[in-house]
Amino acid sequence: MTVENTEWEPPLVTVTVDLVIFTVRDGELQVLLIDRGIEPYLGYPALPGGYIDKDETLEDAALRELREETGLNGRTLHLEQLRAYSAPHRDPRGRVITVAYLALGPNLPTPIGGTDAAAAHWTPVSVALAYRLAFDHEAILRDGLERARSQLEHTTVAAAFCAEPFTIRDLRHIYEAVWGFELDPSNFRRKVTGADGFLKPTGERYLPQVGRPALLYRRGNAATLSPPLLRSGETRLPNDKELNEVN
Amino acid sequence: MTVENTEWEPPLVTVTVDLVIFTVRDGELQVLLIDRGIEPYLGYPALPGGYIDKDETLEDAALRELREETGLNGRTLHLEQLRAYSAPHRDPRGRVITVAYLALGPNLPTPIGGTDAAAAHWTPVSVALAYRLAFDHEAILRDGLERARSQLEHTTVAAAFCAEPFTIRDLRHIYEAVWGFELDPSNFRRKVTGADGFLKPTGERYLPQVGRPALLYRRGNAATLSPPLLRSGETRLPNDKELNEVN
DNA sequence: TGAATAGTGTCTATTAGACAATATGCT
DNA sequence: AGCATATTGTCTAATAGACACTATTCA
Repeated sequence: MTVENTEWEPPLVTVTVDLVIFTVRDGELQVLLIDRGIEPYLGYPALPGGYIDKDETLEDAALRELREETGLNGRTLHLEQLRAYSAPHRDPRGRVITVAYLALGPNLPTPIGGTDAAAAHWTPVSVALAYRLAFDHEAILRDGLERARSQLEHTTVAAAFCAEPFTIRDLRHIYEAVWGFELDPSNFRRKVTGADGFLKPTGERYLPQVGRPALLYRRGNAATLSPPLLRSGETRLPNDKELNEVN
Repeated sequence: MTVENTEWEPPLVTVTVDLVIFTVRDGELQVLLIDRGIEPYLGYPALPGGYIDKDETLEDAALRELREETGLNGRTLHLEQLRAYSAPHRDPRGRVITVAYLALGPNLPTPIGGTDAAAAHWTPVSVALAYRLAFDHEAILRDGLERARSQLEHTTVAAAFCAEPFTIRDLRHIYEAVWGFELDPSNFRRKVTGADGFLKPTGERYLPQVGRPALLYRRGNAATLSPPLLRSGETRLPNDKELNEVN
């Protein structure tokens, strides 16, 4: 700490949390956006978020905002910190640092509008990235997307997108939606059933309209995926990493 | 945003950056610690850090602290954001959120003491983790260590630990120090020379006191490592520490 | 020449990907 | 039966790890 002068006081800043909330609907990765009801960026689509309260952790703030914006409690969701964004003029009202969180959940209900959000709605990520988003939310969304894609390789979070119980086909559709390309069903099955603690078989089966019934699974206890499920071999999407604190 | 009342003002908080600065010295991963010169935690070892200024990004604050604590500019270092820590009472003086950064560099000089740091010194990570550190710095250090270990698998940051030019043996010693076990020299060579953009051969050679000269390399342009260099796979040779534990 | 370290080659068990074959429900 | 999908099996090329072998310097 660089305090020399006893009269010197460290600068005070406002801190917010912003949420990148993903779900898979209609075979597509979708993100929750709100239309801003106040200035600045009035009417622009934006990530949901809000100010941190006096005595809560950032994670508690994220859970609170999640509840306020979607009506869900975070226990059914995967929530992880993404990173902090701190460009001095990222908010025209003044110095606001935001910490972004990534939330992943299964088939979430149509969200309720937030208190100052004119509307909240699921939007395919491909569409959202074509919008002009408020603040630096496009960069946050891109970072969240890359994090989610990467997490699917090394952790079991893909199962967080699935309502239990689920079939291996359901799980594969998650990977395909997030990664943006198709996977071989039989090789996919071999890998996920071989990964220790990823899937817990229920005895039950899902009977589709047509075709052989599929075994149903629940989420296993493992958080990390070994061996990892790499997206390397297939269609490699252009990598937009290596953006340092860009602004 | 949950503003209901126009008179309501969002809470203001103090924001700091803390640095996990790693280097490899004497074949060991070491971290830069200071002895705190002021309360709270007077005399405790701690990670270097300080308050963010009014109009700088968190990254700029990290670079500034780095310069103040070590006398180095960040251009020779790898610097990346780790995460934010926000437990309400992590600092007894009041509400302070910190954003931790991970800095990796080659063979850094003995650091100069910071302005309010009584002393700054390189400490083997194994020793630092046995200390009682100030604030929540032990958790931050652990997170930084795990991040560094993971980054070595998927990125080319290991080369940031090496002063240029360097030999493949130098690079291997980095991996061994960070991961804590030894690697097979010939397989290691095959992987790193095969990874695209990791190493740029200079024509030059390093002539040791004894033994065949080694080719010298510089850092390549690639940031990510494909294929990754996984620490899980290899049947590792036990290092000295592990051998001692056995006997 | 021999010691020491750098760098190359090779053998084998494992694995990933492609895709064929079989199983199980439905109408 | 015939269709659709699930699940299992098989073939092959590529790879990782173990380790033998060769190369190059200095004393």
